[in-house]
Amino acid sequence: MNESTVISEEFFSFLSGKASTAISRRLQRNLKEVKLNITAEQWSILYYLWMEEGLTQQELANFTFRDKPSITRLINNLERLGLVIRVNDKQDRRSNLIYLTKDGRKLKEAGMQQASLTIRQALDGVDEINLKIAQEILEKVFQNLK
Amino acid sequence: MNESTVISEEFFSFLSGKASTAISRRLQRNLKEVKLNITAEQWSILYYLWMEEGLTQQELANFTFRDKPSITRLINNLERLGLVIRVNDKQDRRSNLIYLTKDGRKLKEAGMQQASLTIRQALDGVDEINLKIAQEILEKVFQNLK
DNA sequence: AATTTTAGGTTGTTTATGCAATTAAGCAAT
DNA sequence: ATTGCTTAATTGCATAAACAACCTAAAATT
Repeated sequence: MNESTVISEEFFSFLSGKASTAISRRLQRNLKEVKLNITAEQWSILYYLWMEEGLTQQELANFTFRDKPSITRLINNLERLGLVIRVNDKQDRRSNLIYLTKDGRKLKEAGMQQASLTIRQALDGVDEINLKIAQEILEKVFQNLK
Repeated sequence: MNESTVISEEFFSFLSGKASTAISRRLQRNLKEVKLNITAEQWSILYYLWMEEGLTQQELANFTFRDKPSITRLINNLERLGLVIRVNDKQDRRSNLIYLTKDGRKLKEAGMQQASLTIRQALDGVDEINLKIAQEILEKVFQNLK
């Protein structure tokens, strides 16, 4: 990119995260449609726990690109909903290991189904090659700024 | 995209808006560096007002992809900061026309400078053609979901 | 062993978001 | 003119974000 970068309309939507907020709104709507009353953010935590339980809050923070306070509060809410529990790590007493409850595990199937529905809706008519390019650009941008 | 879409790690970062949140965090930081104490979201409102004053809140909502309540509150905060004022539209008394104050106008140069700095940092080493592709994909996703 | 540094979490504060419901003004069409 | 529909903005409520300051436990230094 050259020196005199101008802020174009297109770039603005890039900056504003227009697409990703549209995706998470749609995810939220799709979850609601099957009576899953969790937020898209809560979904993103559960997603990692559905793949592997016993993650620490720090690990969840790294996976989801959030800071620690955000995770603390997301876990608070999920715990209040009875979907996860904190278990104090015997090895490292600073850490909490996060486990799903029975109820939390029950949401997996519907939760994943609605997520992949969302993806299909989002990517309808999108060329795979170009999608790959887009993902690489986004990753590059992230690496540039992190 | 085929039927059995799987949620990959890469897609997750796409969904999470990893890149765009990184951009707005960096913008915020860059603004702070030159003592501009406004948020990235406030910047995005000012950006449109720097280009054209007298926009309605609804127009700002459309430009920035936010809902009306969000704009109401952003304008509240900007008004409290003394950067904009609401002027009731004589033609259509339902509307507020948003104008910059002297102070609001003064921020334009530094605000735009820091934004284009942010863009340069974000897009360092990014190929223009691929960037174009990425923007088109994001636009397509947005259109699919809106 | 004592001290410093680092790492995992929490709390406080401010700001922002989404959704639903409400108010008030404009528009349409009888 | 009255009724009904639409549009602009606001308010209430719940959730989430960033950043700074803090606490405690672990790890590293001396």
